[in-house]
Amino acid sequence: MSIQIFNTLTGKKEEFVPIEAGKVKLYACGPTVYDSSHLGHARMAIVWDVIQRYLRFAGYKVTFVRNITDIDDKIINRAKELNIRPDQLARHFLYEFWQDMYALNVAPPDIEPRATEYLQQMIGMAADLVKKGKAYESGGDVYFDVGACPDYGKLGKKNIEDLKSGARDQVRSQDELKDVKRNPVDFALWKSAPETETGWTSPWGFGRPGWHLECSSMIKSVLGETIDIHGGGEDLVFPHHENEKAQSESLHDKPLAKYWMHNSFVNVSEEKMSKSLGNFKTIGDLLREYSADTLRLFILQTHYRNPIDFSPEAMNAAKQALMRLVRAALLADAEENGSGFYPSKHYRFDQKAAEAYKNDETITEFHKEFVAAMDNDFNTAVAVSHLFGLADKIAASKDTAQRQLWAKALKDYSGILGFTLADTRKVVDRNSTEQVLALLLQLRQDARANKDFKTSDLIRNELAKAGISVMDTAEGPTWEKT
RNA sequence: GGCGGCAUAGCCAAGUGGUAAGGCAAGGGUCUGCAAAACCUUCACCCCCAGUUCAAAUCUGGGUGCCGCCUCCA
Repeated sequence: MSIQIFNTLTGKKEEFVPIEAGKVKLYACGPTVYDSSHLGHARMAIVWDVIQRYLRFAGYKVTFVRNITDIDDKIINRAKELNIRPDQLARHFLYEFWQDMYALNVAPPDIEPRATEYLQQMIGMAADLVKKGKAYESGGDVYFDVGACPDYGKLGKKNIEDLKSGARDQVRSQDELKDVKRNPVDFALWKSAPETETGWTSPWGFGRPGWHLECSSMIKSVLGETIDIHGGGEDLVFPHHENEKAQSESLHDKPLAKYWMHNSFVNVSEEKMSKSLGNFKTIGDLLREYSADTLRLFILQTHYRNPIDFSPEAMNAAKQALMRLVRAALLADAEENGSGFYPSKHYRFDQKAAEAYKNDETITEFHKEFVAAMDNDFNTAVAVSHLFGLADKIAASKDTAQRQLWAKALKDYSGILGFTLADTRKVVDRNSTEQVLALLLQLRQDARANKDFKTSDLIRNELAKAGISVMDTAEGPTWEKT
């Protein structure tokens, strides 16, 4: 059985057949770095992380590209508000994004191009489109001529006539562009800008590229004219991906991507979580309350094409559930327990483990179910349910060697979904540490008051061994790390 | 207004024709100085109506409710 992928373009599940046997070119739209990332971005990142991990597990040589939009109006406007340069703002939030991804155990993409690195390619592409008669220059701007693209609207299932008349809210802003655009739905490949702003020189004067152009250019430069899978959040279907597709395909006369995949959103109180609604929690906020594995379980328990409603109750349910997996995996490998993150470690099994798994009936059965679930359009919800099934078997088994093997399998297969199953139960925060030490110092004071110096010295000496130095000061006892 | 999606136990959530995965919570039990944890166990006929079929949560039609996209957005 091969991998089935739901293709947004056709609206159906299709058998995945890569363009070149054994290889997958995968491109996912990454963030615009103008603000902190929230749970919705975490979902996008985790979903694509799992897809690329699974494709590697399935034996494909994957080239996973995720771009960074580090120049656009949002960045420029925000930078203006903060009175810093746009590139400073972008760098700040890019660093933060990387930190978030690392903390979430999201494996880095193979290639991570940034828009600002591909200006010449974008300009070149816009020029080529003009040359080919698919785009036109108008007052320093360059617009893509949607009328010259018969397929336009296919991906987003839009009808050009509807777009012209239906987009009521859009009409006002279109008024001012009436004289420059031939057709209201034409979109900018290049926008002129005052030379005092961030921009680049082009054949049409000083300005900036249109947003959609960057992905088209980077895909072409990094992966080629046609890729296997192109994805992103479902809000990107239209217009972003529609426009990318129109540009690239008009220029190359071949499909931009064979499969289009889109993940659904995270809602809060049944409303989309988004920066513009301001109802979001940042990834940093969430990671202070929940582990990366908990967040990942919360996300992967729902199929990627269905919306998730965020709630503290659901998060806590995931937290409790995760502990069952963590406990079951404890036997796997003592040295790994509690060692924190080890990002990207589980791309693939080592061959020795894979051989051992093949000889075990339970794991073979589990493997079949797990793979069947993942092959079915990356149904992580079902895959996860099989992890729980294996965890139950581990708990019920009396045979230690068997339990260890199963536990290792549990950890390895969980790794395909990006779980670390690190045991964080004994990771104590600073607040707890201080309370515990305060208690010990109190017990020591009580002992000293009773002239029980044996006990008081025991406490101080043992704490010293643990790297805590106790000092008696005029204000009472205190401690510091040695 | 146009387009698309969803509606499954107290909650979250799989399941696209053969008779309801999984998780949380809750009840019962084992263990236990107390408490907690752990482990075992119990718990649904799938929004409404009509139809197709030997057989439907799953297909068709209608209804109701909710959500998303059409403008920046993962």
